[in-house]
Amino acid sequence: MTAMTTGNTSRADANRRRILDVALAELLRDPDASMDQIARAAGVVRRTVYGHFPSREALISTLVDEAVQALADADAAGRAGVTDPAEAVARSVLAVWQTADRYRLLIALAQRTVTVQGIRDRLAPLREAKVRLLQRGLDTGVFHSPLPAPALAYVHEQMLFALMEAVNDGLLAAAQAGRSATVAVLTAAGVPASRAMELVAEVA
Amino acid sequence: MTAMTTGNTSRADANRRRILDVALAELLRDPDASMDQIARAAGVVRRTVYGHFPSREALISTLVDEAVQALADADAAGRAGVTDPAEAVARSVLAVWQTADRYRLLIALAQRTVTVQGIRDRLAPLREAKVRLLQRGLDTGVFHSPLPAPALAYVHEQMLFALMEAVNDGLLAAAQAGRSATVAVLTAAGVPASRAMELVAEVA
DNA sequence: ACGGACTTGCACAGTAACGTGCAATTGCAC
DNA sequence: GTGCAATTGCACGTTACTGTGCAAGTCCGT
Repeated sequence: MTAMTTGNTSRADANRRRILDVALAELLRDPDASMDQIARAAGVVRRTVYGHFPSREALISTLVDEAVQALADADAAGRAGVTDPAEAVARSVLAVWQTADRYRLLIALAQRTVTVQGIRDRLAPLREAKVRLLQRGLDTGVFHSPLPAPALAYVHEQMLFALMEAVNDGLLAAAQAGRSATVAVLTAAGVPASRAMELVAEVA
Repeated sequence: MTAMTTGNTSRADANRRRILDVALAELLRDPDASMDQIARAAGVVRRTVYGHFPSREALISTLVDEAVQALADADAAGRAGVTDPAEAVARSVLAVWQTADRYRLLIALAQRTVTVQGIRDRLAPLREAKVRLLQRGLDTGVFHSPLPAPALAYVHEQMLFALMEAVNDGLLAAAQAGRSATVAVLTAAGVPASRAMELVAEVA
C-alpha cells in the first residue's frame, strides 16, 4: 500500500488501466460483479483494486465517465460540419456504433449500481444535442413522427440497445449491423426507407 | 405458520393477492427491493410472505408468469381474426400498451433477479408469434426494413419500453401515448407515416 | 544489488439480506 | 363464542460483500 498516490509509475498505471478494462468486461456480463470478481479477472488481488480506487462506486464512476466521453467524442467527430439532419443522424449512429461496448455498459448500469438519474445527468448534454438535431429535422420536414423530439431521442437510444442485443444473439450479422441500425433509426424517424438506404450508402 | 397449504381460506388468498400486487409496485420502483420492503409495503410481516412463497425467487417467478400471461392475453385478444399484418401490429400494440405496468416489470427484472435468459424463455412464444407476423408483413411488402424479422421484433419491444419511459418522464402525453406509440412502431417497420396514422385512426 | 514504489495475503469489523423455527396471538367462519 | 388457520414477533444461523490495517513480499529503475 502506502503511496500509489503519485500515479506516475508505469507499472501502477498499467494495472489501473487493466483493472478498468477488465471491470468493463465483467460489469457487462454481470452488472453486480463484486470487487473480488473484478480483481481476480484482472489478475490482481482485491486489496490492490482498493489501492487504485477508494470504493466500488469510484471505480464505476470512472468507467461511466470514460464511456460518456467516448460516446460524445464519437458523436461529435462523426457529424462535424454536417448540416442535413438526416445525414447527421446517419453519421452519428454509424460513429456511435463503434463504441458499442461502452454504450452497453451505460444501459446495464442504468438500472443498478448507479442511479438512473445519475446516468441521465451525465448523458444530458449528449441527449440535448440529439434532441435539437431531431427537432430541426422535424421542423424542416426531413423527419416525420407523431412523437415529440425528446421522446424520439429516447426511442433512438433504445433502438441502438435492441440492435446490439440482436447482434449478440446472432439475429443480425455483425458486419452489416451498423448500416442496418442506421437505416432502422432513420426509418423510425420517418425517413422513407429508400432515402435512408441512399444516405447510408453514400455516407458509409 | 403450520399449514397455509390448504390455500382455500379467503383471508390467506386475499393476503397472497395483495402481496403480489404490492410486490409488483415495489419491484417496479426498485428491482432490488428486499422481502422486508415488500412485506412492509403490503402491511404484513416478512415471515408471512415466506408463508405464501417459499423464496424470493418463487415470488418473482409468479409475478413474471402473471405478467407474461397478461401480455399474451392482451396480444391475442387485440388482434384476433385480423389478417392484415399492419393492422394486426397496430391492434397488438394498442392492446399491449394497456398492460404497461406489467410489461415494465419484465424489463426491470430482465437485467436483475431473473436471468435474461429466463425472461427470454418465457417470452419466447409471444415473440415467435410476433416474428411470424413481421415476417409476413415483410414478405407481402407491407413492411420495409433492412432488418430481419427477429431483429425487428427486438426493436419493437425496446421501443415500447422507451416510450413508457418517455411517458413517465413527462415527455409524452399519457392520453395520446398509446396511439403515438403505435404509429411509431409501424413507422419503424417501414410503413409510411400517412398510412400508419390512417390505420391507427380507424382501429382506435 | 538496493531502495522505494507497488503488490500480496490475511485478518477484521460492519452491514445487509435470506431462509427457518417456534411460541404466542389474532381474527374469520361456522 | 369458539376453534383452527393464518399471522405475528423474535431469535437464530448462514452467506456474501464492502472497506481497512498491516506486515511481508515482489518487481523495476538506477
